[in-house]
Amino acid sequence: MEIASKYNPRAVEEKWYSFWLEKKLFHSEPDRRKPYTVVIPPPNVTGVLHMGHMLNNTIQDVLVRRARMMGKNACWVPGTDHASISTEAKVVKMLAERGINKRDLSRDEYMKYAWEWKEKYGGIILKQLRKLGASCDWDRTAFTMDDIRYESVIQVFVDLYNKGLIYRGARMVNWDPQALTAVSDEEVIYKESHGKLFYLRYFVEGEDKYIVVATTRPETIMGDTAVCVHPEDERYQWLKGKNVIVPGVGRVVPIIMDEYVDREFGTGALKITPAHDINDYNLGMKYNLNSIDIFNDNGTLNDNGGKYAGMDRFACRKAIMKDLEESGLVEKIEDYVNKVGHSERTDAVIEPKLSTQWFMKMSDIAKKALEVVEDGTIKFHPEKFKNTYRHWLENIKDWCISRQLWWGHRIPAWYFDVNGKMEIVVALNEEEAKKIAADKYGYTGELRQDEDVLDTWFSSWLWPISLFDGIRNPDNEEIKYYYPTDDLITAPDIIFFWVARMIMAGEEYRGEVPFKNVYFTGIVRDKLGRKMSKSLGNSPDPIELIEKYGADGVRMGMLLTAPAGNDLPFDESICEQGRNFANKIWNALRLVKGWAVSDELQQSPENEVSVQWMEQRMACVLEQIEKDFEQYRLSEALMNTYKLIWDDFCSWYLEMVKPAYGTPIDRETYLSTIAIFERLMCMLHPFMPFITEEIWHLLQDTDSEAKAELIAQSSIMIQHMPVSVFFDQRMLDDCAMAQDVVTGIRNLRNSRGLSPKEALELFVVCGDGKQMNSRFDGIIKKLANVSKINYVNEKVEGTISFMIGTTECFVPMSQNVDVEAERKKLEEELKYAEGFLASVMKKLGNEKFVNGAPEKVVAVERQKKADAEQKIAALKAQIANLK
RNA sequence: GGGAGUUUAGCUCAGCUGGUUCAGAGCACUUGCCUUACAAGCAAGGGGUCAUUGGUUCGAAUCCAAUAACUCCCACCA
Repeated sequence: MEIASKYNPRAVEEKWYSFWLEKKLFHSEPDRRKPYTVVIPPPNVTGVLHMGHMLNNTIQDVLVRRARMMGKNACWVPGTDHASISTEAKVVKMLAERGINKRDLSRDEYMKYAWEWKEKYGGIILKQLRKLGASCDWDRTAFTMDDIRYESVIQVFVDLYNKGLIYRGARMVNWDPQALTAVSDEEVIYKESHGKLFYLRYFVEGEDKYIVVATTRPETIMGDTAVCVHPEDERYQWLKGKNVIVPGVGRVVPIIMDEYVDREFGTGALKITPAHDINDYNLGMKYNLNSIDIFNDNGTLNDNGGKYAGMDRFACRKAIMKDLEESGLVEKIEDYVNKVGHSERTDAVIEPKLSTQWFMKMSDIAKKALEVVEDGTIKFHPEKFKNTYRHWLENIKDWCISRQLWWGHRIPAWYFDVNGKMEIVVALNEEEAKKIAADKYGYTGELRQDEDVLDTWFSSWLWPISLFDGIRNPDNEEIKYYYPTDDLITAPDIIFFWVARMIMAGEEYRGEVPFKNVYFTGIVRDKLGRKMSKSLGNSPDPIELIEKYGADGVRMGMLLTAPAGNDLPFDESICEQGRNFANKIWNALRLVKGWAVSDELQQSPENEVSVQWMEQRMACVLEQIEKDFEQYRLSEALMNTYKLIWDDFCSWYLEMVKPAYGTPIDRETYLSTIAIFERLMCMLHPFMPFITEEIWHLLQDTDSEAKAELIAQSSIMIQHMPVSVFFDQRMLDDCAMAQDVVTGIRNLRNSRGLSPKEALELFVVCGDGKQMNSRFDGIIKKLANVSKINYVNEKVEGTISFMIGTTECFVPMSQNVDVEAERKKLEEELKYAEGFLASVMKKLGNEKFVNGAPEKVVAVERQKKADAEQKIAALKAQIANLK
């Protein structure tokens, strides 16, 4: 069979992904095996794959594929999030393209369009994940607004309301004037912005004196209802009990005194606008001040804005300042840098706004959620995120869960008036609401359902439960089997939004944590360390990367640079390493498959020992890899696998057993090699699923048709992951010694320009009990092209030498030796050895060390001394010999 | 303002409870090779006062303190 010299990922990847799907190898049903469950962090239904997803899902796939091969019933559930605000934006855009204005639509009509959009464009990202090789159980694909999830959300809302954990109230909320909805505290991003600090004059009522107040938001003076100073501020004692006139507005407002004011800031006087600032709101409550709302929902001024009514808030700021300056009411204007809240979803400047919203009480539920992380029931990787988590939960505020949108789970609350008073009924549906209204209030008329929907996170916090229908049917077989899930892989920026709340929901609805481990990935940055973003254009298109380097190559590139919790500076060139590795493996296959196999040939002792060594080596590295996985050190695990395959298997093992050109290999060695290769592919499969599947198939013995058919129907995915076994460290050490000899000879050839084709003779001085294990002689001969190895007691004349530890090796040279260069080299080595000895002697000469240090450490030092002395003697002799 | 973290080779990072895994890995780099699996390769090699300064100790990359630089999170003084 002719195999191309370059690995071509594209065809291979398509072929195997459809094969896996066709064979339903990703599908999971409860059975007797132990489950291993992962739920995908549901990407926005509007989303397209970006590098963050690539990283996150690659990690999940590695863990899932490994668990599957370890004999667990692995179930990775995919799905998407309805993402209310961003979907709303997409739908509005689609409508605009068709010349439709959202405002002209009824809620039902709008929802029809929204679903249409979702069916047509939503979830592209899930298709893209297939290109990456994600082994999700697609039969379980869910959506946060599909029937099961929708009903679960409503049920939870009703339940929490009945438990008194959800309430409705007027609060200061973060208002997004672009999306026209409230957003939670967590959805506000504070960004540094360069603005101005305006110093305005507030004249005292009936006097010609004024007080200067500094503000960054002069447009809100329309809503001023007081000016506040510190009660102990000497400068303002004279103002006690007086009123001042709001500049430009003419309203008379009181001076109040409160310790809240920072005397150092600005002039130490603060204007109070209770409707538009959270702190002012609190002061307003305390001093019973009027609250004048001057803004419309979209951020323009309302009728309270007087002549500025209808103007946008930022235009208004300019206009007011112009007017005030003309009236001589401006003291000065300074440049000022402060942090301004922006909406995470729309980037609009957030407006604090008083409005009636639904909230969820957090304090009790937060305590439980903190406990399970503190006591290690849930482990965070890396652990440092425990701190962040703790801090948030200890300072948690109630969660604003209502959003003024249509796309989402509509709040199941109905309103009606009884005797002129508005009553609220919360129920699973309108029918039940009517029943309650009738039973409880004797009301039988029409009900009005709340117009708002729930925060998107109010559905995703149930995800690990609702995916298995554990809210509606808490005792069903699936939830009992798959819950709690095992590992959650997510980015640290949603630790509050999502991770913390899922833990709360788990406690509340299952009395059990939703997952055992949380692996926080880093943030993918560009090589300059900047966050990847559309506006910078510094984010590579993952699909293009896959086409260029193969999915396996990209996966490897991502993983190599991604220790848990560290940001990864992503550079496309790292994918090259992955691609090159795939090619390397491919060529190893070409070599092995190119061998003629002989049944007559007996296995040589060299081949026998090579096979033994490789097996020991694998066992040793496997142990390391298992540790890496236990600690979620995936990049280490991959690196160890990489080195095992490239260095140990390709560079050493294959060279050891490779038959001379044109000659066959004995069957025993061949079969062992295939078996080793196969196991290596199993070890690598979680990282590079496609090429390993391809090679696994090509490696199989398919001499009979029946067997070939069997193999064709099978997959590496369902093979057993090799596990570590006891290994012989002595053998590994012995071989390492032989490898050092080979390297020594190669080095010698290299530095003296000797052709590798010219065979050399090797003398090894043994004695003093130190021996080289001659089991590896054959290998040395083969790999270093040595014709004969002589074990001698004496130094050999007319040779050049090198040392492996304390063992001296000599190679006779047919050509003239550059004595001067040789001497220089040896003398340098001698100098180093003497320096080394001196430092050891110093230690040993220190009585405190000899008495204080553990015996073992002192013994080691003594050994060092003996070795160094031996080496120095040998070097001196060699120098003397050079004449 | 509060908190957390980072600083080790040109780059990205390992380095656990102080001592032969102590100065490591991969990539990059240098030199020589188109050697019949692979130039997306082979062989060999050169790179580091472990951020700085003190302290503890027989002994510090490792423990402690201070300093500096960077990163992130939280709070949001108008």
